[in-house]
Amino acid sequence: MATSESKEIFLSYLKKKGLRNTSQREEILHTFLKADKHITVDELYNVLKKKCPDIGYATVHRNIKLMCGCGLADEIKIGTQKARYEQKYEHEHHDHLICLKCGKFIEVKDDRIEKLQDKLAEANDFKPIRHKMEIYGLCKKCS
Amino acid sequence: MATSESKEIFLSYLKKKGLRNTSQREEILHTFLKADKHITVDELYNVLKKKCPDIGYATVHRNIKLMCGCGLADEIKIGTQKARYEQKYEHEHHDHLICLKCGKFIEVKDDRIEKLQDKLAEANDFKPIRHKMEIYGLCKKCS
DNA sequence: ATTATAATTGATAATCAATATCAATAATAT
DNA sequence: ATATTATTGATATTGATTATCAATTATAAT
Ligand SMILES: [Mn+2]
Ligand SMILES: [Mn+2]
Ligand SMILES: [Zn+2]
Ligand SMILES: [Zn+2]
Repeated sequence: MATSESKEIFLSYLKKKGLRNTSQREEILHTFLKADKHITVDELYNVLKKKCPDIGYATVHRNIKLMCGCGLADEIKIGTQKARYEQKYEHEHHDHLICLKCGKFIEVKDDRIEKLQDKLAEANDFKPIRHKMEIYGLCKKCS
Repeated sequence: MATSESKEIFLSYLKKKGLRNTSQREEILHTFLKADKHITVDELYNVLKKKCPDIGYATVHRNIKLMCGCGLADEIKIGTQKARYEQKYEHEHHDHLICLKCGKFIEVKDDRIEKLQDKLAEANDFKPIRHKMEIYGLCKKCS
């Protein structure tokens, strides 16, 4: 975990965009980096509240989006559920197996699938930029 | 297109569930079956309005869900966009390439990918039920 | 150091799709 | 026919997300 590198990336992104650093931003990034994977804004907000009781919900929301903007975070939207966020920096691309019963996320990656996806796009004169692959079912404990 | 078979499936599903058939239900199903692919409730509602000016938005919404329930329709949710629905009966499973510029949906299927998905799940002691694979990028016209 | 500027914050309001509510209506069973 | 119960259509509510805005704070200019 390259916490300090992530912070550098964030700061240089702010500078590049003419944005300012604030104590809230530092706290949000710091807390996000050591939080659980696939966290919601709510959950992150509640953790942050302990250290920074005055922090606002909207501020957390705004800044997690900013972290997505600079490639440190990635948003995961499943149906109509609230968005979840995971670290992206130095975390290789992966897809998810999602348990329909307990909600568990299992991270997976299959290079053969990734390669076939590219071929599939190419065969349709389509230029792929990103993709989402989610397999829903039952995890070992739930089946 | 097996319109009459779809209607039979719908009617028997209603009966099985102790639900009643209505003129609205017949119209909604009929209109859905000949409508464009990947249609939203809004769009379907606006088409229906022409023939049935008194039909309610909630009724269309409720009944498209019912059609999903009996396997005639399938819901597609992309990010925060409003849900889209497509025919499922006698329409083989497929995935989508989605153009980020014009919104075009290209339907694709790769049996090798499907097989690898099953293996991926199995390797993780996961029992797959359904999956979603969407590749976002630029279609030929937009790139 | 003071002042001017412009971005940020936190509280709250607005948005918007989806869903719930409910009185009136329509379909089915008795 | 009458009773029963599901359905409809209008509208209200929900819930996540985004927008608004006055107060505050960070940065630049003086
Ligand atoms: Mn993940
Ligand atoms: Mn399709
Ligand atoms: Zn599970
Ligand atoms: Zn396009």
